[in-house]
Amino acid sequence: MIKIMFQDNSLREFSKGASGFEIAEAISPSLRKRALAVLVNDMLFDMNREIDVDAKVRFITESDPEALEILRHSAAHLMAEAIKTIYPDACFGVGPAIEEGFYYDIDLKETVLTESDLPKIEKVMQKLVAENQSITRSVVNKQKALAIFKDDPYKQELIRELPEGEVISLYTQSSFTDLCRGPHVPSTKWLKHVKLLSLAGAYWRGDSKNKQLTRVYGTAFFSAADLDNHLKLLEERKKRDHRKLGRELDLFMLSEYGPGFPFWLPNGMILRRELEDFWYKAHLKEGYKLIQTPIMLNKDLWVISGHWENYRENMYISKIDDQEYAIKPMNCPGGMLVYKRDIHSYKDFPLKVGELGLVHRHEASGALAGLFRVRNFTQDDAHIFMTESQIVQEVAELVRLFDYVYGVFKLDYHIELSTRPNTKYIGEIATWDKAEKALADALLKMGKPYKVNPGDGAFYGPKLDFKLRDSMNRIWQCGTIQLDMNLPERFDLTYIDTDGEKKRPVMLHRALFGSIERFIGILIEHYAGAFPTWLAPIQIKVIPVNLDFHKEYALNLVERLKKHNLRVESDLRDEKLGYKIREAQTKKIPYQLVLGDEESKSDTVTYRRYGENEQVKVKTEEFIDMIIAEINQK
RNA sequence: GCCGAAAUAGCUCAAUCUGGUAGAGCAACUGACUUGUAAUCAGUAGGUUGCGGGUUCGAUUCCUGCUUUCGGCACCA
Repeated sequence: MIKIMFQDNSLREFSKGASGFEIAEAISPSLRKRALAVLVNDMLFDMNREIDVDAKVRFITESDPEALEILRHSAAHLMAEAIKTIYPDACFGVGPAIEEGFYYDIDLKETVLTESDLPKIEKVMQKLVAENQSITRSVVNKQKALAIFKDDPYKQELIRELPEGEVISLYTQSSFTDLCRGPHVPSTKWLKHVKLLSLAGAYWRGDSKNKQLTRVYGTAFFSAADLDNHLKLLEERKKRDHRKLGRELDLFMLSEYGPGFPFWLPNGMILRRELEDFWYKAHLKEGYKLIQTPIMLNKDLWVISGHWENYRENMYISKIDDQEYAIKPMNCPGGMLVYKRDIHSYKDFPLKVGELGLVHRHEASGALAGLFRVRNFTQDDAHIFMTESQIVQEVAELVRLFDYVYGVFKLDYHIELSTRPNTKYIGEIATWDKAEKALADALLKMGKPYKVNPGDGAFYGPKLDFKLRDSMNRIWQCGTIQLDMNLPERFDLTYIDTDGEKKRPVMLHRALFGSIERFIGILIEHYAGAFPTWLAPIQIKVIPVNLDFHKEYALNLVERLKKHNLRVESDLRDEKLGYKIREAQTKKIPYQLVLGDEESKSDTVTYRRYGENEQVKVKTEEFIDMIIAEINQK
């Protein structure tokens, strides 16, 4: 017999080898039906897997956080079975559940899969669901596993890498068997609400040297309503796409004459200038000095910085008077030269030098994406020079500043600590270890949670990355704090310490927005184009009810508002009122003022905020005070 | 860069499969009409169908090379 303890700490005995099904049944038949897996001593078990030790158990039902992942993982297997049915030669890589669904990487040999094939696969999947096949786990040794997957080189590779003696579990439904850690739902009837979404190429094991497999993405839910809502959400997200809104709101454009080189239109420029202004003011307040370094510098500088060796393939290079020059892909080397212009004292530290620096990088053509990934962009850069003992304090200060700035935009972010790359890095490993620890300590000090991103550091140092999500729920790195113990060495930077000796400073390299371009892309999607008043390219639209009677009042009001530096436009076109109102709304202008007899007689305005239906009539002075207060508060 | 898809008027789309030189709505322009919160009516103009090559009597349509874009992968702020 085994003792089973439940969530409420009650104990019951079962015969050894009892399955989750049997235990659930003993509690209630409905639980047996609802449970898709069971947590046994913190390990997830399939419902039909035997339990042969005393255990604390918790049944997983669809409302549990683990449930969707199990469902989707099973859906990936179901899809694989369907694909194997249609394409018997298919070999399978990996097929995990992901945040919003699942995928499976498949080698289809000569077959080219296109999106039009997805319904066909879905159909087979639905048939398999209708058959309600049970999904069963079995355990084999390595030798047996290798024999079972003898025709699948990918599974062979995975099996060979498992340590000797490791339990290898297989999952079988009908004639289809897959190598898998599990757990899975008990049977295919659970997988009714599945949808295949897209396909893509993906390198085997994420390595571009390997063969590219076909990755099929899909998602699965417990109910038709949930699936439907998710599909609707995917559609809704597209409406926030910054590329679409950028066109509709006349913010920026791209041209095939310059892929990845964005053009800023008048409305976008206003947004940009407001952001930059906010940035400047915040940094001056924080004690930053501001500089601007050249776009293009001699190759010799890039040799010193290490970029020539480590980053050349991403740099635009040109010749000037028979000398090689490169357009800067990063601002730091120029910043180093500025530092070296003067002698520095420990008393100047931390020395914080900021630059909105335009950099160019030759990004891979396939990487380009709207404003999120471009070939020229303005980094809101800063270099902070200090002693080693100041690192933790300074990073903590930065984390506070980042938190404040993201807070202004109400942006959610998470932090990742990216550590030393496996191959391409400069400097000593011991130095890297020290730097990585300092960054972690600063986060600890600020009580900020983070996750470690091993091997993702820059070639010159570890970094803290601040990651934001776009409207499609994709994650983009924006802010970054990079500890650089290498460049000061290469440029032989020094400062005079308390003892009068020359010493090597430590340098922090940081960007808050990351790049103005990417950050604006994120903001466009975050606000769905309806910017807060302080950022809105046009803040107020003035619409006279009748051109013959109210045009003058409208024009006077516009002049009055302009005197307060408000961005206001009047709509004096020969169009109907409703037409103008509709346009003001589609352009997402924060305040729309309709002016008629009532207003012109009483020096008032009737405003309507974007997104609201309420019309408010107030004294003009009151309106001005209100909107200015709102802008100042951000 | 790699895998897959796409490119038609300023925008959103149709015609392309089955070859016979392109249509609609919105926007623009012209005229008429004008008083309170999401589209007044009528008319006009607008296209080397992304660029090049091929097949054909004839190509927006079929084939092919390139460019750009989109979804991913790899890379990355």
